[in-house]
Amino acid sequence: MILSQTALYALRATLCLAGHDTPEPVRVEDIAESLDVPRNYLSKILHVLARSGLLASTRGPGGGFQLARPAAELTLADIVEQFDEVADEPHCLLGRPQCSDQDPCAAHDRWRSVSVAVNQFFRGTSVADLLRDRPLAKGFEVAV
Amino acid sequence: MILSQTALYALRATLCLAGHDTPEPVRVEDIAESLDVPRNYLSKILHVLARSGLLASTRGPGGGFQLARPAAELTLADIVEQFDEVADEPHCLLGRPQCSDQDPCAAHDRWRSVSVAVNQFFRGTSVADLLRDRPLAKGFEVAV
DNA sequence: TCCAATTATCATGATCATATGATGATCCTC
DNA sequence: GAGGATCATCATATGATCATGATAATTGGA
Repeated sequence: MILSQTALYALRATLCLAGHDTPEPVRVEDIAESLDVPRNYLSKILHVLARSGLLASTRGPGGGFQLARPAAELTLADIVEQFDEVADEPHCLLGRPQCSDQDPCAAHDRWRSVSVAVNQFFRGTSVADLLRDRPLAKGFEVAV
Repeated sequence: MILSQTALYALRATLCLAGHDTPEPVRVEDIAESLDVPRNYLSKILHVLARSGLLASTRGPGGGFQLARPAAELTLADIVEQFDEVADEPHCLLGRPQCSDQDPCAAHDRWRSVSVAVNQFFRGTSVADLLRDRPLAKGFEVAV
């Protein structure tokens, strides 16, 4: 519910990168091991994030992945959006395409506030916000 | 996001049944046409709901599906739960199995309130609540 | 009793999410 | 410029979800 496995991996990996304070890139291998996520699968996920400019990748010895911008300017939505949909307008719970405030479905008002809360969480929370709350939660250390 | 196609069909069909005020059963055929949902697929979905006692089914001429109890005693969670997970305890956004208030992950506090809101929506909203808000929203009439 | 209506169930297929393993491309160091 | 390290990409596999079509089982009514 809420997030796909893939988006979850992306989020955890990004958080892992952000929590890694040294300026060098981190290898896929290390992140994968640290998060217990399939290595090649993670590689593809990180590649997507790099291609859209959220991460920077470097090849060759000493290479790996880094944040491409400060963690404070990276929202959870930025990450998740690459894999799952983070709707701007709440989607109709009942799937009515024409659903709107003017032409609402049975669930409209009640669902709207919930939906907005979810949206605001992803759009309004930055990676830095999470790190600030709890710098390095157990289970997210990078193996060095 | 949020609901699977199957759970959505189930919810819409149930709402459709609840909005149908005559006491006779409604045929799968009619619901399927009314909601524009594959007929045999819907049949299987309704069968699941009937098997778990949420709907009543009758075979043969004049048969079809009905609510098995008053719409006020049927929550959205009752329906959705048959197909998707409606977690009682908010799941850790980052997938940490040991996540708890005592041993929280980086996203814990922020995610918790969002997660609880979603949960309360499904558990706290009955089919009757939706009908009361807006008796028969366009697009959910049963074709008679 | 037989027929038609209707749900129940089975066999199968399409598509997508989630992986796995192998190979290619690039880059640093020597 | 050679070799190894590392990301990039491709081919393939697996299971779940979503769906279709055919057939069986049940039931009410002529």
